[in-house]
Amino acid sequence: MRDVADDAGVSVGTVSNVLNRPGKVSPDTVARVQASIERLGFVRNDAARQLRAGRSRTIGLVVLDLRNPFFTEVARGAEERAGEHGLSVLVANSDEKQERETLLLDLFEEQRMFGVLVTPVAESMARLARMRDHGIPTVLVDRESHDPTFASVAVDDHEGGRIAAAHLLETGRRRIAFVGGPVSIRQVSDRLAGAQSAVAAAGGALEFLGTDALTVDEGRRAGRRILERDAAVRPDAIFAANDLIALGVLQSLVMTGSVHVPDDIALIGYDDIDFSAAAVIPLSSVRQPATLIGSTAVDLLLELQSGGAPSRGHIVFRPELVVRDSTRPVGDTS
Amino acid sequence: MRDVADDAGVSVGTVSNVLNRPGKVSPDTVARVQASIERLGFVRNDAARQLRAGRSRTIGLVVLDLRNPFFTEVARGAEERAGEHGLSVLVANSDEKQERETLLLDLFEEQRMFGVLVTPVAESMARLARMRDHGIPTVLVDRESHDPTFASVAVDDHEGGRIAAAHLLETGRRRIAFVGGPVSIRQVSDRLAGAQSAVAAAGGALEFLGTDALTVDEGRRAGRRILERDAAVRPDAIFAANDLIALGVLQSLVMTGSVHVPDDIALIGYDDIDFSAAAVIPLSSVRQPATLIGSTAVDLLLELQSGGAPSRGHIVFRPELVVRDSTRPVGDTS
DNA sequence: CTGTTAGCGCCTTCAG
DNA sequence: CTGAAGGCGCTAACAG
Repeated sequence: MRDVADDAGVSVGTVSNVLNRPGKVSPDTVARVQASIERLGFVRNDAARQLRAGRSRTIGLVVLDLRNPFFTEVARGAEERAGEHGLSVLVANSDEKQERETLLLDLFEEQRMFGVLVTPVAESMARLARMRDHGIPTVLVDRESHDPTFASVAVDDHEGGRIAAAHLLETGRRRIAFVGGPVSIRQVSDRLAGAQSAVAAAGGALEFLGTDALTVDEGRRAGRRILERDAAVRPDAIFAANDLIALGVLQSLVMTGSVHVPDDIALIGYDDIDFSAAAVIPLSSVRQPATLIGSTAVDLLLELQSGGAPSRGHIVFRPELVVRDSTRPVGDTS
Repeated sequence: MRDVADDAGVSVGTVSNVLNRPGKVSPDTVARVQASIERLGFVRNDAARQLRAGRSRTIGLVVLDLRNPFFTEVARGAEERAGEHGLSVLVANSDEKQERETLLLDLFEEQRMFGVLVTPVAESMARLARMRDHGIPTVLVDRESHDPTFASVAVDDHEGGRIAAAHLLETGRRRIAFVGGPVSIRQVSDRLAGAQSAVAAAGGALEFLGTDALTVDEGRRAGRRILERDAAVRPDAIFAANDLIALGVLQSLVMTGSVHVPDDIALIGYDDIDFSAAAVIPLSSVRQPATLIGSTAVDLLLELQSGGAPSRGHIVFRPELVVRDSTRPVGDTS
């Protein structure tokens, strides 16, 4: 900045003004300074800037899995809304690991981010409370906060699980299995609980098939495990914790050719990602308004930032059932 | 930090030492200081830290489209390798827009990132050169650098386009269309050129159907445009610039029921994302080693960082043809 | 082993 | 409208 000032024949204060309040400097001084900036290739040092300002213009977003299109849609929604306010969004991936999440939250806190959006792995409330108490606005994403002091935007996963299972029951399935995990992830346990409540209400029972992560690959593995069983003891319907799992299961089942979806086994996923409609057997799913979740989370952040408590601290969207071929009623060949 | 020092009854220098070189401080002082840090909930201010150090421990990654699983795989590869070296990766989305890319590069440069990995939208070489000249190691990702002074890790897109088109020709197709765009994206123009060279060598011609972006949605739109044509003047094979486009086209074609893939129209994509194998008609594609690209890019960054020129500045991987049902030869019902 | 201190680069008064 | 100066929080020297 000193160099620019010298080059333009002005003082550093003036350069700073040109950068931050061009209106307060005479037009031709502005021009001269900008020419120098250009010529010297000067780039403001954000670290120093932040050090002074105390806060950055960047929002940090921590997601469970960057490979899950649901989260990239959330990111998109956040990016768009943030962009409207001159803020940038940087996305980081906790990979469903508490340890990585802590690392990233530390990073964001050390960087004194403008705000942080997190889909927490599990019980990180204490960690998050500290962040918030240090003055970094924090919004929980895709996670209902039971702590009233936390802002959150979520979808009712219990309800989503319930409608998925209810749908399978309505189409005549009785031996329903839930595939997904780990249950330490709230989304998983809520969807499972919702499904259980629906199945229990119908007097049935739900089988639980755990996975180590919510990935296509884990889904394939789970599918293979089901195929190893005797046909008589296989489920006649599967509710997968998300579409990635569902698509993996579907790949396994279809690849053998011996199992027909939906006649032998019906399948429903969760999230309704773009790819589900294009699957071998178009996949039924439970849709969540992903982009809206992202943009709403940024809205909450801005409210937290610029005032005290947001007007509506806990936003909960309703999930929506999307029926496709993978859950066609048995015998229905339409 | 002052507060922590006072609380622990030591000086700020000692606190700094505890944080950065615990070995140089007596064990019980360390313990005392850490207790104070804990109690006061102290979090180091990274802005100040960087200001002093001149550089951060974070790698910035700018991708063209976060919704494209290819890029999230690249991100994963980068994250993993970076993690091994105590570095974090923050991902940002240029959305194929020059303007957003510039904004993000400015952000990363202002933040004096440890290094930056970019898949440039188009001709941003000047912008990137400045970044590099300012001492921020920069690696081009998924983009061959013709400028020898730039490190890059890429896949030979021309070759990929060639083998895709050659494959379609081998299976007996003659009226081949390329769907994708904008051509200002190097990946697109290279794949197109490669395909053209193969088609030309066979004495044919390639039809070009442009799209505004490489998304599932644009693919659907392109598919609809093809359906509007008289069946006689439709292509008998489509090479899509990437799998997202391909899956979109596939959805359009299949939804009507009037067109059969691959008999009426064969279809091949690019990237071989996880979802392609699970498509209605399992999709043929050209595979790129996405994770490897990401980790290799970080390797190059580390070499640039810690020495002058990397041993192998321009790494080019070879793409690989993956054949599935969507390009089965006409009449082959196996 | 611990304490003191000089900046890192920028922004914002404040007096000219 | 300009110029000088203080300080944001931290680290690395250096002195004790």
